[in-house]
Amino acid sequence: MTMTNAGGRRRPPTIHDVAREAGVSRGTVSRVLNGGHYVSPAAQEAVNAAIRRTGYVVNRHARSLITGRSDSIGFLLTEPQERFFEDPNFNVLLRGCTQALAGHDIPLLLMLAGTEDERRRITRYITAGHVDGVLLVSSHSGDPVAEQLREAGVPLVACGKPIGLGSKVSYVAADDRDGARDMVKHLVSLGRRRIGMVTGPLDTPGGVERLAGYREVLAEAGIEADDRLVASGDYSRASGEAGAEQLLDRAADMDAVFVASDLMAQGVLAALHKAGRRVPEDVAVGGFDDSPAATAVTPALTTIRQPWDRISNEMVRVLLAQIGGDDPAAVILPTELVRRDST
Amino acid sequence: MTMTNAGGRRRPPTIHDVAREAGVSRGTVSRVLNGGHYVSPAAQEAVNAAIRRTGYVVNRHARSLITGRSDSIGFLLTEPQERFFEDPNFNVLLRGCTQALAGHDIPLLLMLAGTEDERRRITRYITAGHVDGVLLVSSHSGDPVAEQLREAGVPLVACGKPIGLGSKVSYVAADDRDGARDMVKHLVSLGRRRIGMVTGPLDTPGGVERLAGYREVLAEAGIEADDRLVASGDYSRASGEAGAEQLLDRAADMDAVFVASDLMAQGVLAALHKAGRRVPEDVAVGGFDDSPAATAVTPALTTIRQPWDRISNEMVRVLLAQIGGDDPAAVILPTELVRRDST
DNA sequence: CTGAAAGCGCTTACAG
DNA sequence: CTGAAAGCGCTTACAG
Repeated sequence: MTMTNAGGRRRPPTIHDVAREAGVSRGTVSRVLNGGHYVSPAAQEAVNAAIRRTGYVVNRHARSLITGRSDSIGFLLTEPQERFFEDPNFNVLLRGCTQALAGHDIPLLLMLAGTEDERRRITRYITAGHVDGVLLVSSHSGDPVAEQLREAGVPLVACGKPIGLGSKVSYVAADDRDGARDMVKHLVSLGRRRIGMVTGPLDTPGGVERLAGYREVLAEAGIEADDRLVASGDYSRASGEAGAEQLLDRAADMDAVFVASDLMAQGVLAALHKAGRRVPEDVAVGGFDDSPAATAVTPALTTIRQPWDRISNEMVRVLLAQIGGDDPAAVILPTELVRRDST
Repeated sequence: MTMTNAGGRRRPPTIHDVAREAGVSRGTVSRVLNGGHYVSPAAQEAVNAAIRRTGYVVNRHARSLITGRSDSIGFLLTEPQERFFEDPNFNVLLRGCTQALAGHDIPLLLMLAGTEDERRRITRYITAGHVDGVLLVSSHSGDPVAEQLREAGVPLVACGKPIGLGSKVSYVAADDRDGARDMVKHLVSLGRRRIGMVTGPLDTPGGVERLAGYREVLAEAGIEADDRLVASGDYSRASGEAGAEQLLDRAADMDAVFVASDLMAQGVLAALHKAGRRVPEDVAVGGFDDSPAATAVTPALTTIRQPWDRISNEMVRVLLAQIGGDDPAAVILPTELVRRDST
């Protein structure tokens, strides 16, 4: 029963139409819509039937205007976007969050804030209440946006621990150090002793923790640390390639390398190939993420699986809880070694 | 001058606060907000100053409630999502659209509708007016969603020509046939004669047109058609690998292969490598897209560049025009051959 | 050019 | 359990 006005354009049915159709007041319809408390079964049923007949869908703008909630969530990506978009992990995360939210019938707004200007604009938009909460993905975790949003009282959960904000901001992260430990232990168990590493950016917890895990295991195995075996990257493929070239140059006898992301590992493989090194015979290569990139290369990458599905689900769960009034919380998820052909 | 109520929570300033601060009526503030027509320069200035002082940001819910517009756009992805998320092209498109829209200060809602159920739910949501228009990305272009949205009068622009809807639905697409022609001509010019092809899905215009271009050029070059040299894929990496294995099996003398997407070409390269064929010495490989996948492999892929930045910009432009009342329009953009190491 | 007023579609105390 | 009424923050004819 879609309404049609003079112009021929459809006018969607309102709560008023439903009330008339059901023979009750608009208040009663609204009560049914909002959980059915204090409504008689008879009224309940009449309203539901009327909703079905009219094809009524709530007008969220009207609802939001009065409740002060927007019933939508922002997915905010700050800093270098190219890097994230290049990274298959990003996709998995974005998809996971969208789906988890769809389960609650909550639309997700995608927000990109690559420049200072955009960041200002979007922070304003968010603090004006246009979303109820924010899922934050940012590379440099010293990011001021997190702090600004927190100050403004916007519910927020970050992917990965935001540096400097302690536990004031919720976050969900994989156990980076433990994952790194597993990989390096695996490399050691293969008999490798000259194990290099290409790290992630060292101003991020992921970068720092994975390096720490690497160092710990070497020390435990009684293998002497050698700084020439450590190069630092920024998670991009190109930086992986550059890092491997550096390592090869400084330590030609390297027999294994732990790379802090699968994407960088792609670059490492390319560099190794150019240098005529066989993988895994001459150099074993271990990645991190278990992203689609891991199986897109030859040989397929042994790697540390980050539980992205769980990460996105937990991010959504924690955010919704916080919107509901809970205090911030941190969630650390375990990783898993996935053995393939590169080790 | 953010308001604070008894509870200590911030109450954002409203148009009322701005009016009081500027010493004008709320109507005048609204007029300034909406283009400044019929407002004296003095009032204009007073209002702008008041907005600055109060940090006022319009409440979009209130505005949408009365205008009937949502001032937001949906980016709708139907059908197999994994495929899109796996495909780097998707990223470029999504990012391009988000940015083009941000330029107009219009938020983008990401909508995934992989199942029949979700499609129903989202169609409802959209037709209820929660977005002003839809950017549609769908693989099987016989997709009923496009037809449903069109019938409901929702402004819509598809990425790629939707089959069966003629020019009733706006779309933006690269010139698939011409791009394919350029690649095959290139292969022929290299002296290759046993040129295979791995096609895209043949129920999509891209799949059909690229195959048509391939056949045309072979005919023009006087090379006899050989069905054993054609395998069909679905744009996924895996289908590229399977396709190449098939071709190798049926036509061992194949000396070149045109692959309808870079991602499938990754698979082709892997299959060729396994079979011990050198690229490009034994088999030249040409891709399509010029996605990040093209340079992520060794050897780097010769390919046909799809102008994704322009495609996303045009999609947004056409959609906004249509929301403004324009009729649907189709935009076809030229492609370009990018020569790298695989040919 | 400007103000006063109506109204967009909802939710939520407030009485009953 | 239910209806009548107020009000969320804005825009837009309508008079002036």
